[in-house]
Amino acid sequence: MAKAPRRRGRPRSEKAQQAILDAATALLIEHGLDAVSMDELADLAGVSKATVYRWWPSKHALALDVLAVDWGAIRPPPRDTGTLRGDLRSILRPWVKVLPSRPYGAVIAALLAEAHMNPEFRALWRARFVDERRDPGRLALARAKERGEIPTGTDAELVLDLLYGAIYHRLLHGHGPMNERIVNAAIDIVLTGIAD
Amino acid sequence: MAKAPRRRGRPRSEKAQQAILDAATALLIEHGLDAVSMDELADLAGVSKATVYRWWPSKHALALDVLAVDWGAIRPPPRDTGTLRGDLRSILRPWVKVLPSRPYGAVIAALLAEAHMNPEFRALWRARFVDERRDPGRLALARAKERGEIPTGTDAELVLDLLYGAIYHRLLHGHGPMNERIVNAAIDIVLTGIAD
Amino acid sequence: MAKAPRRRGRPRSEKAQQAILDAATALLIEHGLDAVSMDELADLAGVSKATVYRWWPSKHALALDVLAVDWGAIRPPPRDTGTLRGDLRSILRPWVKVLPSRPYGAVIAALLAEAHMNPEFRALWRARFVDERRDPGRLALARAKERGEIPTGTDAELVLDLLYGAIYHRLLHGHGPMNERIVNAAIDIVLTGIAD
Amino acid sequence: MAKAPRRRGRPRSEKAQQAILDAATALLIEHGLDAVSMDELADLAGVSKATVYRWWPSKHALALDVLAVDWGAIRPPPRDTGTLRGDLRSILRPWVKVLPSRPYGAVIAALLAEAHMNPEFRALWRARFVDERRDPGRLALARAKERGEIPTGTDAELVLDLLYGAIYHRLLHGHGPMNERIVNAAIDIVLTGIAD
DNA sequence: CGGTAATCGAGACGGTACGTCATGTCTTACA
DNA sequence: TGTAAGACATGACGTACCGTCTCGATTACCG
Repeated sequence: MAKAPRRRGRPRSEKAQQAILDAATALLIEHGLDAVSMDELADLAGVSKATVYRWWPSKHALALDVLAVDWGAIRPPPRDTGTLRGDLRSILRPWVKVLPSRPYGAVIAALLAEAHMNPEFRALWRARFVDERRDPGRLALARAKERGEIPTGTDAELVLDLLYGAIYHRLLHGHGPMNERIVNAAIDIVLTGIAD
Repeated sequence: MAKAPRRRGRPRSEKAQQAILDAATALLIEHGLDAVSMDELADLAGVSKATVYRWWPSKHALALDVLAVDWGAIRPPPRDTGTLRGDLRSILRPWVKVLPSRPYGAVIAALLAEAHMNPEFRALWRARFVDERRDPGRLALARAKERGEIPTGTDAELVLDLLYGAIYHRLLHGHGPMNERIVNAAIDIVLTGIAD
Repeated sequence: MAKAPRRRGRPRSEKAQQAILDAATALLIEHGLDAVSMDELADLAGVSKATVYRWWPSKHALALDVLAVDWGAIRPPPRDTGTLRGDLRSILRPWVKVLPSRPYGAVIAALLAEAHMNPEFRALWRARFVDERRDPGRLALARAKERGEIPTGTDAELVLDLLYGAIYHRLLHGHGPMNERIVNAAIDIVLTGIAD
Repeated sequence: MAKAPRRRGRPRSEKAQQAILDAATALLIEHGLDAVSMDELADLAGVSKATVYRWWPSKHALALDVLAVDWGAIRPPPRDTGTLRGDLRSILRPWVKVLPSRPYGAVIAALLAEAHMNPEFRALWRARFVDERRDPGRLALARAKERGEIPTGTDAELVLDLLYGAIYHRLLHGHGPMNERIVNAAIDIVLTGIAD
């Protein structure tokens, strides 16, 4: 792999970047996106605001990184279990084990709002968050079709929306808990519903 | 019914209330919640900011009213069609006919974020928005159980989360369209999935 | 004495007027003009704001009345004592006995500021406050000229400005006390200064 | 003299400070203190309101600076002329030459009102305005006593109140003009009055 | 090993919205 | 008609945040 063509001048401080991410994570978890100011964040990170903005173009982009990093860390990468039911469980169960302990509902809602308003951020959001979560599901469904486990004509996107949508719905509206039992029941209903 | 005991003092201006709601509706549709300032809103309504704040404690509460009024207006109240499939269609199809033409995704996302941060607003949100939409679905499922159309043990809340969640998911993430065909397909999958 | 030609409708409440003046006096003494709001004042007087504005066109006009009434009450009307020194003392000494106990400096300063900005109020201020205080002094000086006590060419207005100005100066700037001894000394200096 | 130890961070913009003072001077002269809004002022100065409040705690403090700077600029510093009459003239005549052309009466009245209400501002006012003007007069009187020109027992403060008070009186109440002739006459009366 | 250049901290800056408050007017029901 | 109650338009207030900027100080490389 080619070495990065080392630019001149003082190199960026990896330590600063990490401090910013740590501070952002802590503050976002505790207060949510809107209640966190960039001044406060820079203070907590022991960093100047200019340094934050040198690395991230906006508060939203930073929050998205926090989300992606944190989520990425919790995910035991989905396995090919041989059955669609097993694959879906291996995808969804890690989420519901972690999500309740991290109040990211508020952050996700705020980023969704921003994605609706800001086309540039929307592209980032789709790529870094939506597709990142959806692709394993798409893969599992494709494999199931290949195996003849589900009809070839099944609308994979709809199946994902039913399952992911239910989880996001409870996460965002908070009207009920989300746990393994519920995830399993949801998977059962949907798989039964799409069987021949 | 007893006549309202007419309070003393100048009565509140219904015209002003309506002007505020109208202006808020127009601005929310056009710009989204965060991009609407209260000054701008009051200006457009031909009303003073103090008057807005006299009747709504915050921009969020006002937006919630806008949403409730607008959504309430579009709804041909769900009918008892005799079958669960018919009932669910009569509930969900009006939504998907109207939602795409009103970019409320951004507004709902912003209100969700606020509901996560602000306990008072959360209570309001649950009562005025979440339950208001869910209750017809709960009723339809209860009737279906009485008729023996679905097993008594069916988890009604989960069924609603699967259906509503799918719709909200597409509305909020915007990764795919939501239309009658999709709603019908979703209903079919879920009803098949919960049949004996 | 002819009875006032009783107008139709509910007669004005003299009690209300007095309550307003009393409340205004109390609040002005305690807080000064700018720190008193008309809502607060009406509340304390047990009166509606509309009633206040029916009798006084503005807060400043009301404050001017308070000042005039209060000042008028304290004044034993200046007597013709036979000498200019005696006349001036009988005019000025009542002021310095009462002024220190009533912190009207702030009120007078605020009204002066308003008089500078508002021509209508300026006329009121000149008539009700400035001339009301100056006229007795003018009279005393005119009598002294008639008696040959001071030269006919004496600039009476300047003499008054020296004496009144000194008192107002200490009242407004608060850099030193004002008492009978000082008033007497001031009168002595000025009378010596204008003697032949 | 030690070099100022250059603080870290972006240095304050002297240009902005000057623009604020210039704008404040212009607006105060044109409209008076109460009729000038901080928004308007910041706009005219081409500066944000936050910057104004960063350096001046209130509109009053800013107006005091304007007054001090403007007054300081007009003053040919009082000279030691050898006689008390000459000294007092050299102090007072510059004022009356400039004051009529600058409608600071309203501003001074407003600041007086504030000084009566606000202890912190009162201290500022005394130091920056009252004593600043009085000290040259005190000095002149002290010199005159040393020279034996006036009795040692003369109450210097009262003398200053008679002279300064007369000028402020006309400036504030506006019932008569103030010019060199009047100032000279006032000085003559008082000096005659305090002679042995 | 000294010059060059990008980064860092600190924090001031322009801009913009916030939610509150006070003034003086207006609109009702009641006296 | 006068009054209490209180809603109303207007407009300033002082605060907070965003994202940009300008400093001196720091830290690498490159010549």
